[in-house]
Amino acid sequence: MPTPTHLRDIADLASEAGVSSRTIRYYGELGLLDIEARGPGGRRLYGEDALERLLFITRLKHLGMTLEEIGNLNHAFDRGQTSAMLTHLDDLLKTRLAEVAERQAELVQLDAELRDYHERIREKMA
Amino acid sequence: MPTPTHLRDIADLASEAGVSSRTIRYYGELGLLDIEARGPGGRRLYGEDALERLLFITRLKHLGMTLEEIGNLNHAFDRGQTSAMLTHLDDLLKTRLAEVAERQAELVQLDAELRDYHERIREKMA
DNA sequence: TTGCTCCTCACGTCACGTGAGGTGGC
DNA sequence: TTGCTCCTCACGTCACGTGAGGTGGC
Repeated sequence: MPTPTHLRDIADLASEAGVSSRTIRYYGELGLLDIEARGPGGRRLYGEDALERLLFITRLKHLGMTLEEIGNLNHAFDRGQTSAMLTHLDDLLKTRLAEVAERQAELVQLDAELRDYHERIREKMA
Repeated sequence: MPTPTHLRDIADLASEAGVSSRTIRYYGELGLLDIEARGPGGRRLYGEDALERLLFITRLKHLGMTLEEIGNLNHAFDRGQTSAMLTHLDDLLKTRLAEVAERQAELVQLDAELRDYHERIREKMA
């Protein structure tokens, strides 16, 4: 007998992933996130793995990838080219790690500058 | 006598700030960056402080501010509300510092996960 | 004259946001 | 019947990118 897979609707998925339902539909349009079935009234129903997929997408977006690049990565994965995909991801990750470190250094410096301004202005006001 | 201010054209400004000339024109449209004068053929000429202004804008953008917010900040500054402006900026900075720290932690973890995947796959391949 | 750089429209792009008008189950 | 949530167009938005066609100085 067919397993009664737990299907969730778009609102559940959206709130669990922290994105809007519009975003989920958009990812569907781009072929990044497939539905399991349609419910009454044509409602989208998503399977168990949809949440994981969606979180993976948002994570990669966070890393600065475009949705097109994410689509390519998914295709590579689906075609079993996991090694190439992982190498690509790892490269990306190294670049971004360096960027984030640099960004943080900039922020720390800007923060120091601002505190300096603050103090100078407070002195003038006193 | 009027000081012969050093005027630079849009290309100079763009390359020094690391943005496109289109971006500079766009900031002009939004009232974020004013020109000193127009040269022959209607060419934009920028004053000494334009570069500093532009770098300030890109910095705030880097911090996640929209161009509209940056415009508001500039208005507050021009109206002499430096204290309110600095407070606002300082708040923003604290938020962003926390975000960047969190982001970096995520990246470090994702990096570890990926290295793990890599190793597991290499084992299967061997 | 030929390049080159600038100019002004003005449409394109990316990742959605946001109504407009309609359907289906409590 | 009234809300509520979903649906499909389809236009709007933000921060520019990118031609299209024209001007001005070496």
